[in-house]
Amino acid sequence: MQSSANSGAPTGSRPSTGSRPSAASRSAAGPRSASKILGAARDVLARQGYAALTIEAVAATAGVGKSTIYRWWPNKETLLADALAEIFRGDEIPDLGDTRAELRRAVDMTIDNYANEDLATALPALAAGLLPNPELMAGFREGFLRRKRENIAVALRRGVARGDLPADLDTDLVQDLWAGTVLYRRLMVGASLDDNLAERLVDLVFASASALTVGTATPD
Amino acid sequence: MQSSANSGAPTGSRPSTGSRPSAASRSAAGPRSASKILGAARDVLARQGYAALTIEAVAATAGVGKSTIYRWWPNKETLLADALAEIFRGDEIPDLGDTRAELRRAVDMTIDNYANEDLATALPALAAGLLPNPELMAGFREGFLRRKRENIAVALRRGVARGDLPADLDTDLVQDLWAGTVLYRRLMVGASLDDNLAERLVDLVFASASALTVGTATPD
DNA sequence: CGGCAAACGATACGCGACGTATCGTTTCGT
DNA sequence: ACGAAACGATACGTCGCGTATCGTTTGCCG
Repeated sequence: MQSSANSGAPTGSRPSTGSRPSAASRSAAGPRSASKILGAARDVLARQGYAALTIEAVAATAGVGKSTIYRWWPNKETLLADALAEIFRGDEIPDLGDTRAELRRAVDMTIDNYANEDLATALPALAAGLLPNPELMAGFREGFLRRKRENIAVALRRGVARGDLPADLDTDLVQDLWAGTVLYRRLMVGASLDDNLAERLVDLVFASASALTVGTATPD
Repeated sequence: MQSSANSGAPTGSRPSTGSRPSAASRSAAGPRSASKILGAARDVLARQGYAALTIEAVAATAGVGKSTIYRWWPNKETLLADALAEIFRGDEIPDLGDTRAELRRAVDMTIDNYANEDLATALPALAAGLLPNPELMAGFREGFLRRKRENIAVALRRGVARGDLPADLDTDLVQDLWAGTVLYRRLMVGASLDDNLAERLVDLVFASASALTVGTATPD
C-alpha cells in the first residue's frame, strides 16, 4: 500500500508543519495525533458508515479532544479528504510488459476502490461538499487525484511507447472515461462493477483510438 | 420541457394521491401545495445554492409551514429528489434523420444539466445521501433516471435501425459512459464540459462499436 | 535538570437544521 | 352548512458543527 506512505501532517489549508521545512531549525510545532485521528476516521467509516462519520465520533474513537482535530483541520471536509486520500488506492502500475494487462490492473484498482459502499458514498459526498469552495477543492484535487492519475498515465504512456496505443492518446480523457463510468454506475445506476465491465472499459481504449486523442475531434 | 410534465404528487414513499389514480373518482385527499413547494425548492437552489437548500428555507420561500412539507415528503432527500427530477432535463430526442446529430443532442443535454454548479453539486450529494437507503434509492432511480435514459435509448435504437450503430449495442453502457464522464469531469476533475468533449463522446460510440455491445467482451 | 512553549483533553457554548408534535384555521367537496 | 382533509404557526428535543476557555501533559533546548 504505497499510496498511504504519508501518514504525516494534515493538508487542511493551515500548513503549520509542512510549510516551512527549512526555516526554523527545529521544533516549529506539529500534530502528534494526526495518524491516530486519520486512523479513527477510517475506523468509523468502516464500522459505522458514512452517515456516522462526524467529527465528534472521530474524536471519541481516537480518544482525542475535538479541539485537537479542529486545531489541524479547519473543517470536516478537509479531515475527510485526508482520510480518503489514505484509503483509496492509486498505486503505481508495475511494468508487466503487456499493455492490456496493465490497463486492466488500472481499471481493477478503480473498481476496487468503489467496491465498499461507504467509500462509494463518501467520495461523491465529499466532492460535492468541496465544490462550492474552489480553494479546498483545488487542495483536494492535488492531494487526492493527482498522484493516482499520474500513476495510471505512466502505464498508458508505456502502452504508447510499445506502439499498442496511439501516440497522441489523451490520457486524461481515458481516465475520466474509466473512473466516470465506474462512479456513475455505482452511484447513480446501481449496476454491478464486475470483470465484464472492466474488460470492456479496457477494450474501449484499444478499439477507439481515433476518438481518444488529444487533437480536436473533428478536424475540418 | 416535457420532462417536468408531472407537477403533481410527491414520490416520498407515502404515495397518497398518486398511488390510486383510478379508484377514487376525484378528491381522495392530496397536497394542494406540492407545486408551490417544489417551485420554492428550485428557487432556493438557483438563488442561494445547494448549501442553503434546507427544508426551513424552502418552507419560508414557499410561504408554507414546515409541517406541510413533512406531511408529504418523509425527509429532505425525497423532497430534493422530486425537485431535481423536475429540473434536470431528459427530453425525448426527436428523429432528425441523422444519427450523429441525435447523439450529439443527447450528450449536449447531459452537459447542459451539469452546466449549473448547483445542479452539479446537488445531484451527487443527493445520490450519496440516498445510497444507504435502498428503498429510497430505488424510488429515485425510477423517478429520476428511468425516463431520461429510455428517451436516449430510443435515439440509440434508431441509430441501430439505420445501420449506423451495431445491432447489439449496449445502450446502457453507452449512457453510463457519457453521463459518467461528464459527471466525473465536472465533480472530480473540474475540467471543462465543452463542444470538443461532446463531439469526442459521440465519436467514441461510433469508433468503438466492438467494445460497446451487449455480448461478453472477450469471447474465447 | 529545569523551564517553557506547543500540543493536548475536557468541557461548555451558540447556532442552525432536522424531524416531531400540537393546535387552531382555512379550504373544499358533498 | 357540515365535516374531513390540508394547512400555517409555533414550540420542542436532538444532534452536529465550529469556537472558546482552561488546566494538563509532552518533549525539546538550554
